[in-house]
Amino acid sequence: MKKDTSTEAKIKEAAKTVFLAKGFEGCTSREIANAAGMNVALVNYYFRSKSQLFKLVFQSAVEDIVLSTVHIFKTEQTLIEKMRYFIEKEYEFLAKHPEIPNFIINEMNREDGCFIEYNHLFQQVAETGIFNECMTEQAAGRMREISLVSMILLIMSNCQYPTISKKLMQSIHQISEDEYAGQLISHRSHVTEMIIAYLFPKNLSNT
Amino acid sequence: MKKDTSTEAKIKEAAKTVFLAKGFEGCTSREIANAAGMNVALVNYYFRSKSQLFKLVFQSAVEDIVLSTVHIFKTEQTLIEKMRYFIEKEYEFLAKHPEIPNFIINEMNREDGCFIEYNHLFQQVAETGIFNECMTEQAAGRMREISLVSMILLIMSNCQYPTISKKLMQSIHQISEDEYAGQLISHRSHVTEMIIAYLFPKNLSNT
DNA sequence: TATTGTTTTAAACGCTTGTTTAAAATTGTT
DNA sequence: AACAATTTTAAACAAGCGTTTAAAACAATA
Repeated sequence: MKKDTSTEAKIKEAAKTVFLAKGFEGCTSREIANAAGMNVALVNYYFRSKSQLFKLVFQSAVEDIVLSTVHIFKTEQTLIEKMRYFIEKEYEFLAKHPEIPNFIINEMNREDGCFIEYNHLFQQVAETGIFNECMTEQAAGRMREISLVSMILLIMSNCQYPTISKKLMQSIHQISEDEYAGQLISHRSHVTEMIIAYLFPKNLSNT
Repeated sequence: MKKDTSTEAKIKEAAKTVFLAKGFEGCTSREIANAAGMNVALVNYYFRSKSQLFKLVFQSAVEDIVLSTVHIFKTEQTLIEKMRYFIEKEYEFLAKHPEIPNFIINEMNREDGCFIEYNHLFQQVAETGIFNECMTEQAAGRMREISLVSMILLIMSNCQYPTISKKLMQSIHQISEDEYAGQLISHRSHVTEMIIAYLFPKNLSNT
């Protein structure tokens, strides 16, 4: 696995950094070129336009966060173990890439925003059988009756919102970045136990 | 209560609509002026600059959402009832003003973003005694031991994220705006029961 | 009505934006 | 070494940005 140091790759990498940090409207082509140490014209030489480059970055950001979850659900574990593991890994992922959720949500809300094809990505998650497994457990009375939308919302809300609202929370509680990171560690346990306890009410093995 | 139809008020109102929908960087002074049916120059005539006008709008958006919660906590109810009531009212508020949370979070994350004074607002919430009440209940063993940060995060995550991620969720699940609104209704019950059950584990009166 | 002060307008300001151009530099090939 | 193709550059383009200006329209007062 050699690192691609070509001009094209450098620009794309710089674009990812800048777009994730500032959004499509929040940055300029020249800013991206500078971040890559390149001339402005090269951005369009390799990617035709700012929008074109953005689409590539957006798509790969979505894939990053979706595909990071796929292999988790493929493990041989009980459903509860998978859920615990997923939340843990999601928090780890978001610690490394905190800008991604906000970035995706923002650009989707934008007028003329980025509407890409999610079907195949969502399909890949579905193909792990995680959703079917939930249906089975629900039918067997071992899991609470809940829609797929609600279940996904419960998990994503409690994983992503704490990262998305970092600046706001720091401001409200007057705490530093490190202090908030510390809070997130204990918050993760609360989230995990709360969700597991709610989704599997009769299960007694909750720690 | 007479409605202010002055030019100044019209511009401010239009600015609120446009800023909330598109953000500071996502719109232009001319766009705001047009939305108000006014000349561009009037924006700066009354508000000195686009940034100045934005600060007013941002401040009032924050106040809208914070102050909408204050009176809820002033009611004479048990802590659990207050929490249920708060979540209910928060969902109602967000149904009316779905852009506000995303708007605030976004602008706070922006470079040179809007850093306003939250102390007095957070203070107003604190003065309802809700936080002290939680401390008391925790000390008495009637409520789970949890930090203030985590408690607020739990509630805000589960109230705000479903609204913030509307477009994303619609895209993932391929559902219409109305269908998603319907999902939110049942989701609110899940959220309420889950949070109450988690925060007050020994309480038996959960429906 | 004449003279204020205020409000609104069209036009322009300098600057930055995304994008294009045409020449220069570099690389690859024979 | 000579030519061709590719890559990079500096400069320019028109369009749009926030903001300012100076004159016009309006309102109020005397």
